[in-house]
Amino acid sequence: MFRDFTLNDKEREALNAISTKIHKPAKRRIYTQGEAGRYVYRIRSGAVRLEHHLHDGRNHIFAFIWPDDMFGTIEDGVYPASAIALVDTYLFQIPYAALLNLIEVYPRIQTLFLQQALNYTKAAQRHLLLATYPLVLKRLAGFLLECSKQADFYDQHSNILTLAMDRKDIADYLGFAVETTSRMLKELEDMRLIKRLSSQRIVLDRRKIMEIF
Amino acid sequence: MFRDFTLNDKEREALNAISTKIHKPAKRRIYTQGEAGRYVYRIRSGAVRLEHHLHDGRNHIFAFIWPDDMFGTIEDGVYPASAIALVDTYLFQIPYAALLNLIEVYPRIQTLFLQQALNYTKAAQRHLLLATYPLVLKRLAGFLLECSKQADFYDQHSNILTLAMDRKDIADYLGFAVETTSRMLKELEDMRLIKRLSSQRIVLDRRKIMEIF
DNA sequence: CGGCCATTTGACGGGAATCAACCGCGGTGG
DNA sequence: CCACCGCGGTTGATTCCCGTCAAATGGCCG
Repeated sequence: MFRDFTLNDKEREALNAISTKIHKPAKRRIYTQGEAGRYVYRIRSGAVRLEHHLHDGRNHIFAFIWPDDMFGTIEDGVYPASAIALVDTYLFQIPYAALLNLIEVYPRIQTLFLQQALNYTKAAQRHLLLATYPLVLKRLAGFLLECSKQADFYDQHSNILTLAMDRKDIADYLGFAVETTSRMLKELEDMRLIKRLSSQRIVLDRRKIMEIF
Repeated sequence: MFRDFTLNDKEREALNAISTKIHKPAKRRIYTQGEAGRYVYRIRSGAVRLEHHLHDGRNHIFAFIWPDDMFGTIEDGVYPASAIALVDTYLFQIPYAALLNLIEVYPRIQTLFLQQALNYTKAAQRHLLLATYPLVLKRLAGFLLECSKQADFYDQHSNILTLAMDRKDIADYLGFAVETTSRMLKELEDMRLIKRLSSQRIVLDRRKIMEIF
């Protein structure tokens, strides 16, 4: 439900009026877990990772955020996770206070957030599915397929996927060790399902990958 | 945000007017994955599991649903998961069609769903955290702590936890084999962190469990 | 060229899956 | 009343996947 919802011109304009366009270079922190949360963000271009630092030293990546997606949920007034730009990223920064006022005037804007929340929930379920797949090879295969859905990072014609994240990020997202990322990429390459052009640029054979997934 | 939201009397009444009280005995299916989704549910008492059947034969449990929680999200008109009562369960059944009409009249009811979506996402994140914990023992320890938050199933005084789900359900939720559930329960008992009264009734030493978690 | 960092590769050990068998309990029917 | 069965839970033996530790390689920038 609420799948086909879009804002009208007036609503969009009002939302733009309270938004600021900001820019973050690659690897730059946007906010930190535990910090007071004053803004919600929407990606114009680039990519972001949401990570949560655990007491046992592990770093848990909850989600990768892509263009048009929003992030910046707060819990008890603070951000429960850190947000870090993966690549050169352009954002809309929207102050919560102004947003809540705006929703009073244009209640339909809230639907936008409901939509985002539902999308995010779906993404969380797919993530859970991936991260608990018994074989690590299949986790990675599924991950590559997920990434190839992002038009900005996958070229349909050449089948070249540009990874916005490094090996450690992938490992933290899928729940295994950095070394395993390398090993499994090698195995996929040995199986002729992918071809590594460089560490970040990979040619995919989506059909073959789907077969083993 | 939206944490402190509650319906007023009029809204609650209107919602009740379109709801039907229904009952499902233990192990009874409420709906099946792939089925056309016409209702959303809210648990009055009991417990429900949401599971997704995978093509490789595994059964993936996305969530356990407790009293006051809602479930029944649809994707493309159908339920993406099956819902099954774990124990004798009483529910509110709310038709989607009537609900969408009601939101037109009382837009604030939508906030209830936004709230639910955000809660669900939080739960999904905790689930992910649990299910990817490197040591199986800690996964189970964390799971028992989660369960002990449900007042209907955990007695604060006697510290007795009543498990609504069986060993297989726990295994499917935490991402390991049935046998592992048994083995780890035994290990927790050997460590004097729990005591099994029967297969479903367990005395917890929450303090000690938190220490190892 | 040299240093740093990300990535890759190798060797080894451990933890959990798998494949079995066994146990305990409730239900059923002779 | 008890033997039999079925099902959920437990335990044991073996295998293997992946984490860990260690070292080598490669790319990038000063």
